[in-house]
Amino acid sequence: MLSYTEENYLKTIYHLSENETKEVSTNAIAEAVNTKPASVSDMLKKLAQKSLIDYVKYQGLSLTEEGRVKALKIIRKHRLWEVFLVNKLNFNWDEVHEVAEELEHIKSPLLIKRLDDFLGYPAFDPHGDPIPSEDGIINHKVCVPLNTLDVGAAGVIVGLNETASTFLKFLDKIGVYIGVKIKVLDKSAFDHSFEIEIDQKTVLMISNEVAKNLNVSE
Amino acid sequence: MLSYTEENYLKTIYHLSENETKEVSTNAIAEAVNTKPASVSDMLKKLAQKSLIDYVKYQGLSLTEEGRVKALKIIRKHRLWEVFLVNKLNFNWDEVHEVAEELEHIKSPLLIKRLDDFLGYPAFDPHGDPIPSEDGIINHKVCVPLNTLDVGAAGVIVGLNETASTFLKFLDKIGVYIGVKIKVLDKSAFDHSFEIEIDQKTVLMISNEVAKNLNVSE
DNA sequence: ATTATTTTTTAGATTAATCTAAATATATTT
DNA sequence: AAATATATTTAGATTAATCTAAAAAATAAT
Repeated sequence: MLSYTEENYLKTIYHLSENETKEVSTNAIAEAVNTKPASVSDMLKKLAQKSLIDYVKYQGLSLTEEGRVKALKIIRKHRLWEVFLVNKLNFNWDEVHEVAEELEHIKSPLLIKRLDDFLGYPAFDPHGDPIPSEDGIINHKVCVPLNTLDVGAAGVIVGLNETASTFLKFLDKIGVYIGVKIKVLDKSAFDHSFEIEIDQKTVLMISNEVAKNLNVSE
Repeated sequence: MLSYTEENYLKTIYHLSENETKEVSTNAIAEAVNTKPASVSDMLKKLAQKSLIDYVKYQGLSLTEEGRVKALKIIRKHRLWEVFLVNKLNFNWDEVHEVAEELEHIKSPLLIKRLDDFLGYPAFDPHGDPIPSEDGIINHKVCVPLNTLDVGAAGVIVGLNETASTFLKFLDKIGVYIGVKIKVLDKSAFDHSFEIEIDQKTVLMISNEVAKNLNVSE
């Protein structure tokens, strides 16, 4: 049985090893769980002792298979709750994260089973992130960041590399959502911004920073 | 902001002052929150200091208005979640308590507002207990324990004085649920057991112990 | 009204998670 | 390769919630 805190560390380590190309560092974990590196060192010892991570001090760490499965169970819960909040309780996609951070720690396998049934076995959360299966299988969508597309290329927005509330609200404003069709009309050589067409209607400019955070498929 | 533990103490104190006629005792709280009296003494000091209870050592305690409102907010959340679990996720009424004990601590007013909307503003939980309003108003149903009825009296089951899983499963088995019509056909002078008619169909015997735990209205 | 019993509280430890400050490794410069 | 900078870990405290054992107060019994 894992504590609330241990669960948060595991989840964080999973996300850091997913997203970053570099090693998972003590400092990065500290920043992510909003604590000090010294506290992280202590926790790493504990997680290693519970064989949830492989850890040699000063040499970095990685999740064991057991740790990975535990992490994915938490992420599964988090994402299922996000779907519930958006699809059933009419939350906006920028309002769900903090609440799901709490709900993900509720310890009832039956609850999650029933919630999954109730939601109709969703494969993706409201931000387009894949929902791991009960036994820890996760299907990453094949996609590329919008800023790697050439002029003339078209596709569908399938995911985001950033879920800050400000970013999500901005996307609401410009009419970008998961599943919308987009097409690259032009690229500026000056600031690398993009002119895109959204939903076969709107045409507008987005910065490279925005383009980088939109994942496109097809 | 209250801790998980403080919330549990408050809720427990509320329930003990509701149900019991006697004063709320340190020992009773200890038993209910599954800890030792020494720990309760410590916590009482803390709650008093936060002006959630009135407390004079060795002389007993009671909730302040602020404490009562806080307690009722937790109970509101608990009962709304129970309705959700039974009405939406198909839990049986004997399966919801433990999960709701965790869910009641999720700290999001928006979540509870939306959940309440989604459930259609229920007034009672699956066991017939009233759901306090947002501002801490609670409507106790006027009702009497079945064992106080006379032969020939009839009514509707509106609540329970016991929610142990074994009791709830027993009620399932004999076809008793909240809202069912019952009528007292006979009382045994020997063991004070009751012969009752359920739902204008079934006739069966129930012990006084069972009768005592069924609340009837009308 | 004393004595005995029960209840409640204090004193002093313990555990999980955290912190600051200091020490130790590792990585980067020059 | 030595010097500097950065990252990580240890040492020693702190806080919330708990515990056991002992002390104090209240209640019950003789």
